Amino acid sequence: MNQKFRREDILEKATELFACKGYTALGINEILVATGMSKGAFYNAFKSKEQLFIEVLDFYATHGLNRIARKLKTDQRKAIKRIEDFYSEMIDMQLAVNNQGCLINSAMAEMGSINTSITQATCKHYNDIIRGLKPTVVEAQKQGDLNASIDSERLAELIHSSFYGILNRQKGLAETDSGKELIRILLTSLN
Amino acid sequence: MNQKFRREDILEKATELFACKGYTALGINEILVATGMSKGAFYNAFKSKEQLFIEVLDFYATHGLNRIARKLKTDQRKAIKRIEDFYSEMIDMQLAVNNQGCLINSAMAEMGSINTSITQATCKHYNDIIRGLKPTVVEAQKQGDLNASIDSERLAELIHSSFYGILNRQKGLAETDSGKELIRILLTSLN
DNA sequence: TCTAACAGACCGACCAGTCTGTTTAAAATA
DNA sequence: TATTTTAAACAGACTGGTCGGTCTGTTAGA
Repeated sequence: MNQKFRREDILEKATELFACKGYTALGINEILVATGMSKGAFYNAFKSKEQLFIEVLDFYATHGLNRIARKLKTDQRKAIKRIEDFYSEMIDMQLAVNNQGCLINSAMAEMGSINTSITQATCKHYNDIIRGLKPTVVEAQKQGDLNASIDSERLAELIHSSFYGILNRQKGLAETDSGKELIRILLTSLN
Repeated sequence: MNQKFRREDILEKATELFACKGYTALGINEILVATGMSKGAFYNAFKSKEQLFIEVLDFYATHGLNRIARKLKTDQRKAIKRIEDFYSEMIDMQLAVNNQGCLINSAMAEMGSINTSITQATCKHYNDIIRGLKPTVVEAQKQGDLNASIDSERLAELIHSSFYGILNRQKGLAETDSGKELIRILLTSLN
């Protein structure tokens, strides 16, 4: 029988919904309505809600990593400027729709002390993102714009987790400028 | 009729449970079992789950602010050292029980795009905490250990939201040392 | 003919919240 | 002071709805 639903489409819709409502608060039914699937179709394609979420995390992180690679790739701007622009854009993007924030950060916050499989998956993606960031951090260190005496990976970890903290803080505010300024202060201080 | 349950005790238990499981995943029933209350007693004391949670946030933030005042109050240590020690202790404390993390951060992450009343309450407490931090930041600026050219409140905001980000990151890890190191790097860079 | 893709009725468990009582201490009344 | 009234504090059965997941089919392509 021909497939009526593309897995990618389902994952995309589910990603949106999970990012907006979180894991627990989002019901399977809502996904079914949003995608037009039936229960039968859904559970034929996915083992469980948990397995879907883990796949969603993977989908989300893969796209995020692609975005990082694209936005941070070498061009005429200095490395530090590319990093700053990247995070500035991210703040706008992530809060644009419903103050959602980043799924990786939300998943860790919500599931970190409940579900070990989800926590492990989230952590793996977190590490991948940090590693994705690292080359540009190294470049900025070489250019003298980030402190070269700090281990590059630690620095990338610090920058990215601080960004998540700042992003989450912004959810309660109506604007995004203060978050961007905090990022700017952070990056200029880290030299 | 005499009260059988003290409101403070209920709030304390509920705080623990919410911190561990989050808002959505924690059922009223679990609170009833943990406290020994009946449904009748609970709904006589609290209007709803939402109202309880808002009260729990208040309870949690009040205790947190007291802790900040206590731990950061002037002593023989320099201000920057008090700040560092404070966050170092916080990382141990918050992750000691079940990798819970901080309720303010978790509440913002989980509810930030779902429930406006909860988001508003959380945001208010977030601001209070930043203001609680500010005097010590000012002191550290005067002592030349934090960059005096940055607005004190912004600096406090940056430090604290970065801390939340780092704390959340730690949930996926088995140890707490790397988090403490990130805090140390952050604080020494911010001079 | 076989089986993956689908449809949707159905399941028990649980959810937040209500409702009907009962207990009991304090306020009102005699 | 003795008695009655009132209402807050409680107990727990109950409600309607939702949850994740299963089951029994049907359809259609290999």
